[in-house]
Amino acid sequence: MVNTEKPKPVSQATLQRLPKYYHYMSQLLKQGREVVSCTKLASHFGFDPTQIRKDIESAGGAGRPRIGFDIPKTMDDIREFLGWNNANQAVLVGSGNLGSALLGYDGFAGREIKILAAFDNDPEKVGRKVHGKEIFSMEKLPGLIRRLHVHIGILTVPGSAAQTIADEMVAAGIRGIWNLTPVHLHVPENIIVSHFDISANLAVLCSQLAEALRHE
Amino acid sequence: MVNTEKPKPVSQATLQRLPKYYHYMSQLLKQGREVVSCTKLASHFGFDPTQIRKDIESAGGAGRPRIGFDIPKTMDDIREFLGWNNANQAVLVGSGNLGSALLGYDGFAGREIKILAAFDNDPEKVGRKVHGKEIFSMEKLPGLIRRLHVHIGILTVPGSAAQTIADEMVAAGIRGIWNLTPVHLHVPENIIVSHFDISANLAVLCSQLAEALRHE
DNA sequence: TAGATTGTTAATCGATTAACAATC
DNA sequence: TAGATTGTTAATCGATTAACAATC
Repeated sequence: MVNTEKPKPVSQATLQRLPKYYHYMSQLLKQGREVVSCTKLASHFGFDPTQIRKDIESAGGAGRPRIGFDIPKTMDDIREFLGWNNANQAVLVGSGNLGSALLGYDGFAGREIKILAAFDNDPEKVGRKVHGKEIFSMEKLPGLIRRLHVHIGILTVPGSAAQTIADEMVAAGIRGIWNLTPVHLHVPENIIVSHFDISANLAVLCSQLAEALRHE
Repeated sequence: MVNTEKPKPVSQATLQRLPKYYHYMSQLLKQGREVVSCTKLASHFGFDPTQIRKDIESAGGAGRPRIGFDIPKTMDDIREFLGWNNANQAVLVGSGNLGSALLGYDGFAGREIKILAAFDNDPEKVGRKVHGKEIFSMEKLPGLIRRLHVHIGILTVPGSAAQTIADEMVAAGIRGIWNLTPVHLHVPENIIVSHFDISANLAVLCSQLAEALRHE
């Protein structure tokens, strides 16, 4: 019988918390712990225990009353739920400072993406290797995306080029864009964009800080 | 008479949207536009017009019925509200890939922070310059923070060192930490932490993408 | 068994959206 | 003036938190 359960939608907030649990559990595992309770997770993160239970439940995890959550089991559930098992292949466009940093980044908590190749329109950079990955010219982008069925495009070009390159990615078959530019992208409905917005993040820090400093 | 108005709290969501409006307005300004309506902003971002009006209002901005919002005026209001006028001075610890990229990053929408110096505990790196900024040894961190009254610390060290370095920053007088590691930091109550969490951001992209691919 | 912890339903809270009056 | 757009109050929606029963 086919599974006809409606996949209850999971909020973005939950999706963003799950990798945190995963990372902390991997630390606990290294310390030799096999099991963890929501109480402990909650006090570590300053979250509500019920929230954590619901988050893990929506990722398909389950605990045992009186015992807690089995760490390796729950990590597997999160990996599976977040799609980290079928490592998402990605291409990166724009091998400037930020792009190069990502090519060498090893902090991905669960190896959630694999960057296959990088592209740049600067002839100076084309052909060079950055952190072991070759930089190709932009003309090769559509072919490679199609040939290897790459689904994710990482956008680390200057803001002025962002929309144009995003359009090229979409035309070549990219289905999800990780946008690290300050530009808001316009894409067709069926394309997913996640905006990793440096200014947005700093705005929270700076204004909360200003608020705190004002009160002393 | 002293201003006794309670500063109504502004949600994180609003704080994160304001820089987006700012950036888009700066683009419109370059195109020669002086005024913009919420309707236009809303259709650009796919947000609700009322939400944008409320956001701008909480930043101290105001529009004129029938006309819209004056772009330079509103940009000033946002700059002022987010504390971008008194450029926040910052130090960066950890001059690996990500740290080096930030030292050379010029995409800060409103020059919201100014990185004064970078630190690293690798003797190989100390003394070298990255994007025009000298790398100092960790021993110099507390002195420099105190002498220059730096309030913001940027954390780009490996996860295993994150908590230790954060503690050192706090001890030296840092009041806000921009955390780019995958680790959840424990800090005293009066310290602000903003976690720029790569895995959290990717989790949203990957799982929405997986969901979309499943339905075809 | 007793009690810690999960699982689940209900209540609260806050953010978003809708409705409409004010105004240039 | 008429009508587009702001400003503001009320309604809705969804996420978080609280309460409590189930269970190992």
